[in-house]
Amino acid sequence: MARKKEYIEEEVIEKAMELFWRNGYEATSVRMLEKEMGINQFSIYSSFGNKKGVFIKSLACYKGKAKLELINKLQKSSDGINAIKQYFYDFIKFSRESRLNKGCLITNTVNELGEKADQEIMTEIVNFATNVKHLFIEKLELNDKKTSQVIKEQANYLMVSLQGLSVASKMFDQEQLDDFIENTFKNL
Amino acid sequence: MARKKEYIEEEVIEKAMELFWRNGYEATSVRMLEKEMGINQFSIYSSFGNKKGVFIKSLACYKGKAKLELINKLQKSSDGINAIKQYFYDFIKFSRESRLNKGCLITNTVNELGEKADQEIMTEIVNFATNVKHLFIEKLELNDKKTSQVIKEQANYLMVSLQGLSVASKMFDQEQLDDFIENTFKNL
DNA sequence: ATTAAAACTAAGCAATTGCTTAGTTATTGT
DNA sequence: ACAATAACTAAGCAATTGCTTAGTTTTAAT
Repeated sequence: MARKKEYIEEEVIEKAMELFWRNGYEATSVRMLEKEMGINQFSIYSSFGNKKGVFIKSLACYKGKAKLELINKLQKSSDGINAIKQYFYDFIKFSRESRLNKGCLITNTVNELGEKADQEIMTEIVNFATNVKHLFIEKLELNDKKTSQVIKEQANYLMVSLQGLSVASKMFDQEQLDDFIENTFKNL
Repeated sequence: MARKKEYIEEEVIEKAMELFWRNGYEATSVRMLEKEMGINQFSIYSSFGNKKGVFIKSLACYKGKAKLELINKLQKSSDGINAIKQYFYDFIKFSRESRLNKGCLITNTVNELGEKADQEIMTEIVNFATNVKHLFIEKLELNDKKTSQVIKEQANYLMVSLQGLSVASKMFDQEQLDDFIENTFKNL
């Protein structure tokens, strides 16, 4: 005894996610979301509560997309460090839109909101970062010569490096990014 | 035959710079600037034209501060790569406010505005980045075993790494940052 | 067919945005 | 002392922000 939704939440969230990815959280207005998602503000608020709600779902959507296009490949690989290196190269393609890159939505959000980020948002971010780090550790462990201490250090190294790649891809050209990746993996 | 300004432009710009550094460009409103700079909006607009004008001057102020507290030390050093490594550690202190870090204002701005950044702002950013890179090259050249090709590659590597440090310092703890820096300079 | 519930449209809310302007006060050369 | 100029105060501008609400339309169980 009720009307059906004329949109699929997962579908409109993907549009929202793209917008947040391109513009950041604050610079994306509810009017912009309305246009991009193709639904009225009422529907946005009724489905997701508020702007933060849309963003939280967008982060989940981003995770899903990253998993499909990026993380699953790394997870399946048994190529150790080379697989992580390939992940770095894949990330650049993943985040590319036309000539420049949008970076990583998670990194963008950390950089924009920093410590004043909402608790819910911060939880999502830390959760995502932890997953990637554990995956790096898993691949580093394929080299049985490394102690757990070295693996921990290298995982931290790789996590920060990846964030550098995210920001740098917004202003550096492919050659500079290649130089970075090649040097990053020189003696791991 | 005219009244004197009741503020010194360099002084109020430093306050503005701190605010932009903490909050980013968009999230800093003219009302916030008014309060922090301690002058009326009229004075802001009469001295700096518009919000972008305040920001441009803030970027210049940031450069000056970075030069004094960070870059001059590196410039004076003849310790080659170790001097650059020290620069990385110095940067963390430089950008620290209370427990967490504000990152680098230049990196923050690239990450926030990306390709849609105003031309004037972009010029300032590229100019600053170029200076730092040339300084890295200068220090790398102190090791006469390196070819110019290797130096170029390592300079690109260091530039991206530094941006990683800027973002990561906003959410990672000191131990993780130390792991990053130590591993970064293992490759050089 | 009636009715209740949910999803829609679109107008409107107070607050905030970057910026301007009208009017007052202080400083200086004459 | 006076007039000219610039810096001040504070009110106000249209546009935009996140969000709500009043009223209409669609759906489905009775």
